[in-house]
Amino acid sequence: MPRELPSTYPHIPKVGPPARSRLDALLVKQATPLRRRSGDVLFRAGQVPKYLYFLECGEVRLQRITRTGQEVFFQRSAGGFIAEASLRSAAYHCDAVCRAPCELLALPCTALREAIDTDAAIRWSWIDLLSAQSRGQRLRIERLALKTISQRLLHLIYTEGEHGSYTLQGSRKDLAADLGVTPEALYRALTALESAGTLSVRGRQLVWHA
Amino acid sequence: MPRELPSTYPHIPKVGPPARSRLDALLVKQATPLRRRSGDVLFRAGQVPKYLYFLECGEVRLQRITRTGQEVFFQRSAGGFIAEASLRSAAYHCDAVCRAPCELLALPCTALREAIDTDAAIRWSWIDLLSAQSRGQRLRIERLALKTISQRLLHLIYTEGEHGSYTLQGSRKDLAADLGVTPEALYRALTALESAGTLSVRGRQLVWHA
DNA sequence: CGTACTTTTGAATCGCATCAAATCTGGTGG
DNA sequence: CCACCAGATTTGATGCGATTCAAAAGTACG
Repeated sequence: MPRELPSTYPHIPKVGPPARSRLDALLVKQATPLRRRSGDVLFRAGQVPKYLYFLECGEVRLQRITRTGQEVFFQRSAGGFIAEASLRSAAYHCDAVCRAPCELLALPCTALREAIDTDAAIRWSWIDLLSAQSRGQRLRIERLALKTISQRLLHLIYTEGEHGSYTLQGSRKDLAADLGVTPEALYRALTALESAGTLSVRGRQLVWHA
Repeated sequence: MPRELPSTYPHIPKVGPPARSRLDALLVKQATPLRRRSGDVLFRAGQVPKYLYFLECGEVRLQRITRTGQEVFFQRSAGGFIAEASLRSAAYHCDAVCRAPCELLALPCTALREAIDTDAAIRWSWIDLLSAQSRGQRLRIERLALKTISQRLLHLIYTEGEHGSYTLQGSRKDLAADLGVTPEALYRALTALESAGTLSVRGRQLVWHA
């Protein structure tokens, strides 16, 4: 049982995804639709970014290869822009691989760069997007710094869930990778929390009994 | 001993801090210099951001308070902008506390917002800044997902260091918090790596013998 | 109806947290 | 200059939680 509950600021409103109507319009006008199968590679580390990808449905994983050749899970995307930080980079910093059949939009980097310079709404959409991503990453860092799986789980439900309820996006194995633990440990932590009455698992819903 | 060395992409050039000459000029013109003593609070979570702070020297910590009232280390800044992601937020998401005598510049959010709309160079400086921060946070996430302290240390040296050599910014206790481990465990890992010949510690330099 | 993958459980082991105490360090005031 | 203090560093002992390896049971999908 965690002795220290996840950190929280109840008085801070949750930040939703930034409005992006103009950005959406740009996507419709300038981007080309793509379909990719599971296993296809969107881009590899080291390549020069030519397109920004927007994931409409499916799943894409950002990953890197360790020195010993092992794939290391990096981040999972189930929708939205991928590798936003690469708009002006000289090279991608990770591989992007589809893990499910995907529908994507490929927007030329040049198109977005121009739009950012000429369209104030798109400009601020982009800045808000980057800011939101940064805040999300910070929460993830905070979560990974917690010592026990239980703490990380409750932190996840509290920061990413709605009304104390978090809906799993992928498999539990994926969740384990997200939390930086092994699947076995996660399963055990879930049953332990459930039998302690702290949590209940209903299909893909994790509900926290505060 | 770590069996799996930190992930690396030798062919990807390291990304330096973005050029920000116009942004610097804006700071000089529109920002007011501040001095703060150790322990002073720059802002608290929940407050509406009015100023962006640029840390010239000293040390500022971003932290949150857990439910049980404990302070939890969040991020440490030894220079540069603080809470970049709050430019258009409705509220700060953490506290900022000085941990050393600080010299800062306070730039009104409105000034930067206007500059981003009218000055293309500043606009792109800001986007590059956010992107660089996002990349840095991603590396930190990758690091915290490693299982052992040794792996995290070598990952740190590899990704943040120069030529296999990393210079400590603060105390080792701070480094331990950065790596998400206890100081005791870090000390032991350092001596273990050193006696194994993997690492050598010279003052505030950590040198990795590959 | 396989086949591949996820989920689940078990047992052994390892690494880190924890608590405690001693030593070292830089900076302070006498 | 020295005594002193707060904080950082270091070492020790113990226990817990997660990893690891193994294997069985469940599940989705062609």
